[in-house]
Amino acid sequence: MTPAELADAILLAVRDAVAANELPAEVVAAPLDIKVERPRQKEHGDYATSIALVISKTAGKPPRDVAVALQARLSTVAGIESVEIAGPGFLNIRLEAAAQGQLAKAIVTTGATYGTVDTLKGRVINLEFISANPTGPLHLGHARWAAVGDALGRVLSAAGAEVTREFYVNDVGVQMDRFGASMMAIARGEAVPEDGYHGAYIPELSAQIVAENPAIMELSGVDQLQAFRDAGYTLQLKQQQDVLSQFGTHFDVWFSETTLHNSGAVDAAIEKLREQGHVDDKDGAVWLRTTDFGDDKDRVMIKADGEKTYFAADAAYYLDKRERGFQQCIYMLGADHHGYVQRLRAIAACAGDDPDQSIDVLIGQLVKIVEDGKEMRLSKRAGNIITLEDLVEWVGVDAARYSLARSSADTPLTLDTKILTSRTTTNPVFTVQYAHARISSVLRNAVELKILGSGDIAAALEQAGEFDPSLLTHEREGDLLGALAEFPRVVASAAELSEPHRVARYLEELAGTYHRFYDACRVLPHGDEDVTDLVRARLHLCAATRVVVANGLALLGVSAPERM
RNA sequence: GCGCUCGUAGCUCAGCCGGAUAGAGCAACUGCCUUCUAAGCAGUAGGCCGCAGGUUCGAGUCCUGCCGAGCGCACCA
Repeated sequence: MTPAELADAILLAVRDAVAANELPAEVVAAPLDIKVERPRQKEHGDYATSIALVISKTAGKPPRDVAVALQARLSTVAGIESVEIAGPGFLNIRLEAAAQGQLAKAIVTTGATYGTVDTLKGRVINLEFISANPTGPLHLGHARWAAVGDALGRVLSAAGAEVTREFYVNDVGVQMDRFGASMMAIARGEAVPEDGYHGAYIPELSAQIVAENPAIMELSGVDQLQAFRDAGYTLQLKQQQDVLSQFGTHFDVWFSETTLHNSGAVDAAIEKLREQGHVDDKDGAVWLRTTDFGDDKDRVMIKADGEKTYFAADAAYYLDKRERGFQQCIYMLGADHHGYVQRLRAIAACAGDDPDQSIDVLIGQLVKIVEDGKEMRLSKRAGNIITLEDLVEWVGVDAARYSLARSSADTPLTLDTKILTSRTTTNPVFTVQYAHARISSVLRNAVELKILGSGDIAAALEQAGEFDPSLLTHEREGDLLGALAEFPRVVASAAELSEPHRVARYLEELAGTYHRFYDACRVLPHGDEDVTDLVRARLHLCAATRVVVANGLALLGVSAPERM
């Protein structure tokens, strides 16, 4: 019996009590959200619900009276061993071992799709993240989004959503010109302009451009600048794509801002918004009246000099996403861009959408990196940035992705290079991966002992003999089964709240629960002992745990090693 | 000055959109390897959940104010 099934049973009990006039009809007038929790305290049972407390007001009865009515009905449900009333009116529920143990086999059979849910089924989502300027390497802040955004994409998909991952390439504007001018200056042996880019990658790009196209030095003035800018853009974008690919972060769409301008989409967007009645002409400029929708000032779309602003492109970009059929647009922005939130919402509102439905902005707080107690600031224009590549080089893809994705994006995160470079137990990813490797080892040994056949684990277990779920009665086995049952709920809440770090935290807990089980419950027979039903039951439990650990790590884009 | 985000163990962070005695990892200390991976397990210690009010059966969680940290407040990109 899973938590979801238990919640259904509780709902039935409530309805039944209403039908028997023990509770008033108002209780079920509105849809009831039955919360089933796993209590911290063992004495509080396998599961607990506070439903009696929640509905006592509408029921017009003290919580404990409500609880009594539900207790009597739940006690008779198949698979439920006991129901106790505790405290102010909690219902503490204990399941029969077999009802819980059955899950082990179900998970093994389900395999890679265990943990997928349909809570977001049919929702069409655009997930935009990183969206860096193609004027330099990706830095630590981008790395956070690469890890978190990619994990979120996987989690949303697992929840049934139709997700398009998108990278908005900011390839318009003076930053691009400064980028080009910087490379050009190097090539000509001149000093890089004050407002240019001073990173070590600039001379490298410059040299590569000249090597591939020596004729570029024959150009002059604006032509040369444009040639450097365009060539550098191509190389740098490619570099970002390669790095992200190596990082395991995949994008469905690389959307160039330039295309918005060239296709006339920006002009069309301004006209469209004008039709909606939110555009003003003032002081020779064209404004979007975002203050109609909570922004603190109106925003310029076309400057008095005729130039279109970045904001105008943003508006066009949103309208483009909308036309492509996305119901929800998720933006992941750095903390230094949080001022955009109201603006983005105002664009949606001006276009006639409900921002609460169509816009979801996630703010990523700063990633700091500490080295010898000294904080290193990240600045894109300064030369001493820490890049995504640096991070990967130090700790590897798995540790980098995991340590960035295991924390909520909206809390500032400090990574310690000492810890990250030590490659020891201090990194939680090892605990989780170790659990996977450990289980794999047990299953390998089972194959060697001829308890299991080689090949597909589900088939091997099937052939090994009967599975008796009622044998998994040890406290640690119950803990493990309970943890395994949580996985779909974790995925659902991670997707709903756009918080993939929940998956990581869950995995750490699951790994700990497995290690405790492993310590207390010997799986394989010693020496020439018989292969008992208990051995088979525990092998199911091990295999099920491995499935969940592997599925969870996959959601984070982290590998699940068979050996460590 | 206005706004956004954040303040939880020595450190890094969780806390399941109001539930029971606030958790994990690391660091410290004590035990456990002739048996499935000791990258593990068991235990000890560590807390005014920034401060003060409010809302209610019940607050780390919601509201208000204050303090502190970070970041924003362009006809920049």
